[in-house]
Amino acid sequence: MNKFQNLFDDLFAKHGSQGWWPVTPQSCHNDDPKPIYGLLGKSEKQKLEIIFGAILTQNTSWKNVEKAIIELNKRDLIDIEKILKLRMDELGAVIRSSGYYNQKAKKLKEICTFLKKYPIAKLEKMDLLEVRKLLLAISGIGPETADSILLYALEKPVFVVDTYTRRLLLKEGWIDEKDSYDEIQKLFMDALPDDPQLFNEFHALIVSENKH
DNA sequence: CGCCAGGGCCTCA
DNA sequence: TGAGGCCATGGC
Repeated sequence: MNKFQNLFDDLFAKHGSQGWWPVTPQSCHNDDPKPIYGLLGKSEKQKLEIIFGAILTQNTSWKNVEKAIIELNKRDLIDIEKILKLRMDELGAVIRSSGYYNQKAKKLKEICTFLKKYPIAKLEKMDLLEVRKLLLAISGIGPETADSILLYALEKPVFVVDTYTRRLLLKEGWIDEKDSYDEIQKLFMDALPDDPQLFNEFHALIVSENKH
């Protein structure tokens, strides 16, 4: 039992199962009537909503992102073609609450263009590192956003490192300020089995821990 | 009122 | 490659 396993067990005992990524009830209407949380049985639309959410939550509180996602759902815009057809200023207005809306409107269009070429179903069958490289080549998608998409939408076994992860490991004294994203990610992935469900819960628990 | 959220890009050494 | 500026809303 290593210290990362112990950390997970402690957080799990404290906060319980988190069932991430949070998906809005609206996105469940189209393909599946029941609300679904956690790893299994997500619809295409829910996966797309997760991808949009991963971009919208960049340096932004989830509360503000949730409003934007609800607005997108109201207008039936969890849809690749509709996003691409929408004018930039219109899309910006819809996602306004998530902040940086001009940049994020552009990013949503970028990812939709990408998903036309590489549909989600196709990405799911591809190699993890291959997809990661493709995502990182998209302007507006950095390591955390790419890994969030890989883990929560595509269900690939990667560990997501965010500011909360850094803060917690810094507090534990396991990392240094200067340690890179990839170095921190490697610590987790070397210490833990390649289990998407475990990485999913672990990251969600770290966020929960930091909010309390 | 100021601070800062589940980042990432660009610029300039 | 690394530090600093920039993007922007809403909750507290």
